[in-house]
Amino acid sequence: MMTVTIKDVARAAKVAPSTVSRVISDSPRISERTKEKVREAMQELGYHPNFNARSLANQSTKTIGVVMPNSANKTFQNPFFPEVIRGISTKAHQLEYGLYLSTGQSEEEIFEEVQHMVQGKRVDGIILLYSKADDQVMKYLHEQDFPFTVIGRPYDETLQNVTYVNNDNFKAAKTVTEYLLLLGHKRIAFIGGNLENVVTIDHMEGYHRALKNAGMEPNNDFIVFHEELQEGGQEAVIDLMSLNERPTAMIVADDIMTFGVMRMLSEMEIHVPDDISIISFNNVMISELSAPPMTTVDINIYSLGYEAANLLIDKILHPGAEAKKMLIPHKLMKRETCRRIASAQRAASEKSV
Amino acid sequence: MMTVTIKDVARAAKVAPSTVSRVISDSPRISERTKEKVREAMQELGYHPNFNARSLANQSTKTIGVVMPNSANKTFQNPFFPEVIRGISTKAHQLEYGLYLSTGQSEEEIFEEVQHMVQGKRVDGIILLYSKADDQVMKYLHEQDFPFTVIGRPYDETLQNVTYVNNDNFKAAKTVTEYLLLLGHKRIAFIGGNLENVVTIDHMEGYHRALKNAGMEPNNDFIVFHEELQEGGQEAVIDLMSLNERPTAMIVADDIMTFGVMRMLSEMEIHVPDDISIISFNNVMISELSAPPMTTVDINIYSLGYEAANLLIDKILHPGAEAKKMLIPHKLMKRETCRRIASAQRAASEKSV
DNA sequence: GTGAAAGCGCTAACAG
DNA sequence: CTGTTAGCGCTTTCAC
Repeated sequence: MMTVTIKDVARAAKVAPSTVSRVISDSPRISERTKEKVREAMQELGYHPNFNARSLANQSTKTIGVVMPNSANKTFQNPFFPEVIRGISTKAHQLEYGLYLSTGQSEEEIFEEVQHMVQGKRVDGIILLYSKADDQVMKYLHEQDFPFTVIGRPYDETLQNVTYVNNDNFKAAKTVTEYLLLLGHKRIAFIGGNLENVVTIDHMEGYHRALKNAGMEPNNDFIVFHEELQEGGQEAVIDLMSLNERPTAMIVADDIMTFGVMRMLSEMEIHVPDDISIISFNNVMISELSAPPMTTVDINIYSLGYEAANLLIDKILHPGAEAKKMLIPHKLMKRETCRRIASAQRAASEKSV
Repeated sequence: MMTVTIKDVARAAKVAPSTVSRVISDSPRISERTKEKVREAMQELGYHPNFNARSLANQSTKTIGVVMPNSANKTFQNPFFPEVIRGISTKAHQLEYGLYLSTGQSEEEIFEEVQHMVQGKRVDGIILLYSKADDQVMKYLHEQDFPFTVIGRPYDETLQNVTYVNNDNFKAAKTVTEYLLLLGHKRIAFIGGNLENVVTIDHMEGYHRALKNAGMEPNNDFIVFHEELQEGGQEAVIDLMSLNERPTAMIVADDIMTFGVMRMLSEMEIHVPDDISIISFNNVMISELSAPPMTTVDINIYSLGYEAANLLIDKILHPGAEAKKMLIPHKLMKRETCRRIASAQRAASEKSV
């Protein structure tokens, strides 16, 4: 398979290489006649532009780097990621960008990969699929003034001019807490993800705010954080159900974690929603398949990815432009894990005080 | 951020560019002294090799293309994929390869992307994350004699010399069927995935074989295929449970589908495993979180990815070598969705004959 | 409208 | 051991 270059096409079409190049980029300064001629030659010889040569001459790779979180963590297997990637990839494909995927088993590995991507000019821009406090990757990208967008939001206040796509996680958590309060729940537990993640912080603040607005003091016993998705959910339930006064409702950071929570609850023969209400976040594909199907907040994962790609490419094309911040709307998906607190249940939980 | 090139380094270290190049590749023909000198200069100037220039000069990109299945399909969100990718990425990282991710919303788009990857010399080799009958992508790669490996196996007999990593899906399905037979089940349904997928075919044949070995004729009413994961599982249950003689056990192609199956069963108040036994394939992360936790076949997804990358890179490095075929061992994970058929259950199902 | 030539940043053959 | 030189395949001034 001798590779056919622009020169071969030029020779076949009896024009100069530069002309062929112009035809490829569909320059208006070339006559229709020669365009035809050249295109025919390309067809016949089976010509395809060499990407690396192009990137080198152009100083542009037409590919965007996608940085996943630490793959050692089980979070990595969250169906959240295929879905964001689907969103990213749709937009990228429309604008003819490719995807370079970066994963790493540790913070250090991820950081190294990112450095290689930017220093080696492997990508034109980067999307961070996670956002956590004090992230050296984000800091680095920012210092280098390299185009990037983050899904979530920067935590550090000094990173003002960072483009990001996020949900209003504060509001979502607040609403969800209010919803449980309206259903008569007073003992509402909060099971958060890793406290380093900005989303966890935002969730917690929304939860706090709702309680305070209702004139209640957050009870620290009811607030637990867990890094690991399934195990975390299960451990959280053990802790919470060992309390003298058990919660009658729980807010869980992630649908997958909710599976763990429900699994443990069913082992303890605590029934959802009769004995306890649960409300979760994300609405990944399988979340409607829990037994019973979980009530959760749809955060529109696909759009997060799609818009992140959109904003990134915009930024690549207009390096001067100001940072954009975008909020994707969320939506409460009422299913079957929440119900008005029963008087018996209230009595039971109060008895144990 | 003026980009610093090999020439700058050469000037600073007072050597020729080629010497710098040799230092980068740690050539043994360079004295330790000049290596030191050059490395210092690189450090000071903050030099990082330009990837595209390297690829162009080298005719090698050090990146491998990963082709996902059709993203329009919900299968795309199966946690299977993050997990294979984790395997691939681990090996790739060890050997300093990068990952270029290709997704497409249709067969056509995928095919186009693959063509771009190979013709544009964007990657050194490709891993196909799916395997189906009459796949034009596989055919193309084979014709082009481009290095690739597939996860699963080629269906077409003419594609003899294709390197792949697979499970013994025939055997796994056979074993699983035998297991159910030993538990006393006679009416064993089979819920397969898309019949185009080679894995589905292999599963079905294993199932057939086990039944035949036991002197039983497969009943076509008990065999259904569904493309979509969750909906598929649910529809399959409806079909199966509408039969005059209901199955007492089901073999389900994929854990996610099993979630759909169990969800529908619970809606119908059919209890697992008391009323019906279920056994599934894959053992993705969340599969232990179903209620009750599902019995499934662990296919070692991570290893599939890891070995696929391994074999691919081997193939890239030794283009002449023969195709390798590798089987990853599987393992039955007994959990709580299978039980010996109860006499009452047998009576009930026989009554309905 | 089209061609000639220089150059993107790196590697590799050939000298010495 | 190290330098010189000629590309890798494409783009892009600058001429004409």
